[in-house]
Amino acid sequence: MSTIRDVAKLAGVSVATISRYLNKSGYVNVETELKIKKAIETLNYSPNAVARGLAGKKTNTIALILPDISNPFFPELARAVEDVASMYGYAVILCNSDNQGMKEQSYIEILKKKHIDGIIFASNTLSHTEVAHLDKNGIPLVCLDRAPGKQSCSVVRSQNKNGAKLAIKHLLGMGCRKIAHIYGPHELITAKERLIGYEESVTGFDWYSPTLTMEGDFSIAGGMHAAQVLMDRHPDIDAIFAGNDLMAVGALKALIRRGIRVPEQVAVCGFDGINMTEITEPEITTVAQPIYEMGALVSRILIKKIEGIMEADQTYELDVSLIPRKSTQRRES
Amino acid sequence: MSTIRDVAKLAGVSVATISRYLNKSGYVNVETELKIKKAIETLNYSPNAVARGLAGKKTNTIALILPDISNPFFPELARAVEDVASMYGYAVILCNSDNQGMKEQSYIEILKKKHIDGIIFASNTLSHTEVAHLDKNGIPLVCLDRAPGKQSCSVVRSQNKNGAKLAIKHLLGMGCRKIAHIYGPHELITAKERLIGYEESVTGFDWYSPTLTMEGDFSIAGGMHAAQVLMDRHPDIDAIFAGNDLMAVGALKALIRRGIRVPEQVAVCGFDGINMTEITEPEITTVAQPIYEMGALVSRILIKKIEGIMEADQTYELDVSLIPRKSTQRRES
DNA sequence: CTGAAAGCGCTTACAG
DNA sequence: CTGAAAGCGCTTACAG
Repeated sequence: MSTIRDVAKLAGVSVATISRYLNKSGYVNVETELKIKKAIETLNYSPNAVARGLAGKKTNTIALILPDISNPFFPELARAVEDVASMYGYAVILCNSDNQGMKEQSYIEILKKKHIDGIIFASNTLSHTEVAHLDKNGIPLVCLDRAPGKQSCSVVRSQNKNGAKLAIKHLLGMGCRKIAHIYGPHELITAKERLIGYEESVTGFDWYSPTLTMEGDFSIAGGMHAAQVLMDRHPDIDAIFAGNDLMAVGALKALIRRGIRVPEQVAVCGFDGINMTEITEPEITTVAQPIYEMGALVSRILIKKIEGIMEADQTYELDVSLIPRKSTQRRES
Repeated sequence: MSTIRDVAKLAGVSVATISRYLNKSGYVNVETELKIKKAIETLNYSPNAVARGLAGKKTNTIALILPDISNPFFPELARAVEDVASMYGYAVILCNSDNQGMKEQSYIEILKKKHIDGIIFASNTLSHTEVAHLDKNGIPLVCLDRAPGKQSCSVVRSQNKNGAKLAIKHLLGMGCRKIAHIYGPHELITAKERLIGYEESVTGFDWYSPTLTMEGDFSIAGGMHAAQVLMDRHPDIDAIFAGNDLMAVGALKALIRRGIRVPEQVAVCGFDGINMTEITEPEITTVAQPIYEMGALVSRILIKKIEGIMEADQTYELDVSLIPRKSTQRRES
């Protein structure tokens, strides 16, 4: 492996000039440039990014901390993050936190040692002290789905409450008159907002009762169980709005197993827009978040922040959209 | 941020001693050790991994190059890779190649510059010249699903041919008497091996005809289309063995849409063991590869290679196992 | 058991 | 437009 020194020698200039040429910082004479180019080529020189990182305090690496890449919501997000990162010349380190504070802490420690340029945080348990800590260390941070709070970091999220309202409106439009809701864990702000959207849409109807809601844990099994309980409780439910797609899949499964026809007897609607909703039969209507766009945006924001092209921290709330599919299609309309 | 120099000063020893203490290389007096510990604590010192990387030629970072993290096969694999990597103190950089040679090349160039310690390659188009190139550069490499060839790298794969035979045996056991096969792209060795396993199992039966096979492209849409063609061609098919789970899902979808009952009229069996096979209704029988184990193993092998605890390169062929589910359950048995 | 010194391969003021 | 030199924060022989 040749070094910048070798190139300098061969080209007959100083290493400083090579460095300037490489980084396009400062002027380089056209002729020298040619000599440098040739030298680089003949030596097959490629700059050492580690040395560069040490000297220049920039590693061109960012980290993506998420709960679990196996959760179907995250692969698409990760893909988007990596796509734009790589477009801008950044590598991305993947970290699975399992939403455990300990793991997050430990990743953050390691990432700090590695002097990565920034962090994208899609986990749920980032504490304010951690944010402050990163901030103190000058590590740019962008969060996904965090409360807007007054944390010193930009946040990308989507319209959870409105999304839930969209879902209910759609179900009502399909003729549903007793709509249950399976909500996610209370710790998750997204789950809570969706629940609120549901409640605000349905209180007022005489059929509404709080017993039409039931907690799931954002998993398929949780959705199945909740659907069973709900159907036992209110056999005349004609729609289930699940707080995320995994639970919607679970609910659908539970209904089919009971021999309940979807959507004729009970309509099912999810939230998130993961691909899984297209593989069931019937396919599941869902309130889709623009997952890829969210990942691309968060990545872009982080890089801007890193490169200092950043305005103040901001919260970006993206639109969601209802994707009508078979699982709620009860009339021609 | 304090440096090793600060620690040395405060502890009243040389930086070399601090370094020895940090790396547990060479002896350090117990009393000095105590002083060092205290100094580190009061300064809240944390070694700079970049400097360490430059001086020590080890970055404690590996890369995982795969086609697309959005493909449901890979998240679980990536999770496993990251789990064991982090257990051993390595960070993992995620790279999506889309199976494009260009992208792979470009990732490899970047990774070389970054002086990562090793690469896990789960993409399909790694050329021999590339392998040789990495080898020349002394970058350890472990591959997934590559032909055993005489490449200078270890390979982790699973029993594709036998897996296919398992599937056919299972279907025959379930009373199926006209089993079709949807195979994956010919470039993929895994797809070819599964096809061969099918062919070896069925030639000999009087019902067999080459027209019972059809290409899909390892996607859901490919599976749907192939299933439609096959059913048109041979309306009396009573089982479809798909070369991967995505195509099995597609086949199931196509059958359900035609009003064909699964498994009563046509049984469906997939290959891979991705979670998706459990979310359909009926759930899909599949020949499961031990995906998590494969990821964990490949990661462990790479790390051993990096740390020089490695025997010669080797090919590890893992067992697959048939997971019988509703989609093939045609008799009590 | 410990220290002085060179070196890893770059970048970045500072002069010129 | 270019070079000499210091510095980034470590590790690693080499002496002692």
